[in-house]
Amino acid sequence: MGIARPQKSGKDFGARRWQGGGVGADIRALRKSRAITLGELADKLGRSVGFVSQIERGISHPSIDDLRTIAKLFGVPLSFLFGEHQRDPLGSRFVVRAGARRQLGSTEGGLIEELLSPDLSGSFEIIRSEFLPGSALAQPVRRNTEEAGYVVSGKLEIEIGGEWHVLDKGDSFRFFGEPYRWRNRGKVPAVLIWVIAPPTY
Amino acid sequence: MGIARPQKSGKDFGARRWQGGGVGADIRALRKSRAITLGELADKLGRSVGFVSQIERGISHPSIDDLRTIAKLFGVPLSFLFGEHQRDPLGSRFVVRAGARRQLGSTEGGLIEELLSPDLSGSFEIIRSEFLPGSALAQPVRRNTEEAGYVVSGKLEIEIGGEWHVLDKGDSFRFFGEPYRWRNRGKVPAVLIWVIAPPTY
DNA sequence: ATCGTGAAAAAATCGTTGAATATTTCACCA
DNA sequence: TGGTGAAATATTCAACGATTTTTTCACGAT
Repeated sequence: MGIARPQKSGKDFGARRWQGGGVGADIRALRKSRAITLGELADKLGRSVGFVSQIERGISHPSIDDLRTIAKLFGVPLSFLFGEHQRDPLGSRFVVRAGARRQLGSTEGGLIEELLSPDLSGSFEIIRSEFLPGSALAQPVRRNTEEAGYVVSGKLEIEIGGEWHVLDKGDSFRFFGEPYRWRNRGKVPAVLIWVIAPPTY
Repeated sequence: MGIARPQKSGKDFGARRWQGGGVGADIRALRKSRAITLGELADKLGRSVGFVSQIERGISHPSIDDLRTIAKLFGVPLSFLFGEHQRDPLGSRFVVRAGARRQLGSTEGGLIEELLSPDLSGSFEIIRSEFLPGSALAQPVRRNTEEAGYVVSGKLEIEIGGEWHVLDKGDSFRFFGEPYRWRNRGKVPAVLIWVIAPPTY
């Protein structure tokens, strides 16, 4: 065996490197993260499987309407599918500048989520979450994932597996598939770095 | 299929929950991360396989000398294998307080690494790295891992796959198995949250 | 032309099965 | 008690066929 445990099939690494900055790769990542097939996606889009395959590989190009449907389907802002990508002409495929992050969910609920990696590929998801003052996640949610977080600034209360904790700057956590919820009762936003594996988006 | 993609065998989740706060689990995690077997570890220790198995499960207890050997073998400070664990009597198994992190590597080289998760288990490693002013990693290193980082404070220069970048507060990066190195030419320490999958420790 | 389809070809995934390895259990020794 | 060694158990891994998924591409419609 080589170094450390292999990722999956071993050739995953190279396979990640995509052509240019197509939306295709993003769509594929989103689709994979929900574990749905080309066929299913094609159905929802009312398009053929072959065509969707081509879209994901950047050979064919989806209509704006298709993009809209896709964005809605996966719950990401339409802007996410758009150029945010390589907009920085000097941009490297490795780094994401503080001002150039792609937003993930919707802003409502007082939670702002931004992607810290250049794209959606990879075995985990690293996100910058900003919890606005007064915001809260009312009902606990449970995902079948491993999640970890680090408080960059502010203060956040979080309930994990039934235990409430008040996290201050510098505190961190990690849990496996426990139900959790949070609230920010402070006066300032709480900023967390949140890591989720495998990715959910 | 349940929610999202399963981790690996599916029962990984529960299997993580260990008894008390034994060093055993840590030793096992360290050993697994290097992909060596009980037999190999037993050899280095001059102990039997059965015994080492028992140590890892908290049934038998290693001597101080054994611990020393193990720590050296895995390149972690001896303190790591000691109590740092559940020292906080109120401590949850989910959260790690800013002041109660376990140190990882050695401090030399101007790099301070601290574990942000409660233990070494899981499919990724989340670390707080502090790069002291003037410190640098002279030679690029390459690991067969997926790595991502976020600059919490300070400024860090990092070379990834041959490209140098100056990262400021809020900048982030992600790469797959590229060779990298770094240097902090600033006057203040650079603090990064660094995520590595799979874990290397 | 360009956009998109449909179906054949290719590839990746999944469920077994069996051999080889790794780990746990436990009776017993120092 | 601390530890061994070997039998019992569990896990890993490769090989294989059967599906399922994805890609390719010739062709029809606009």
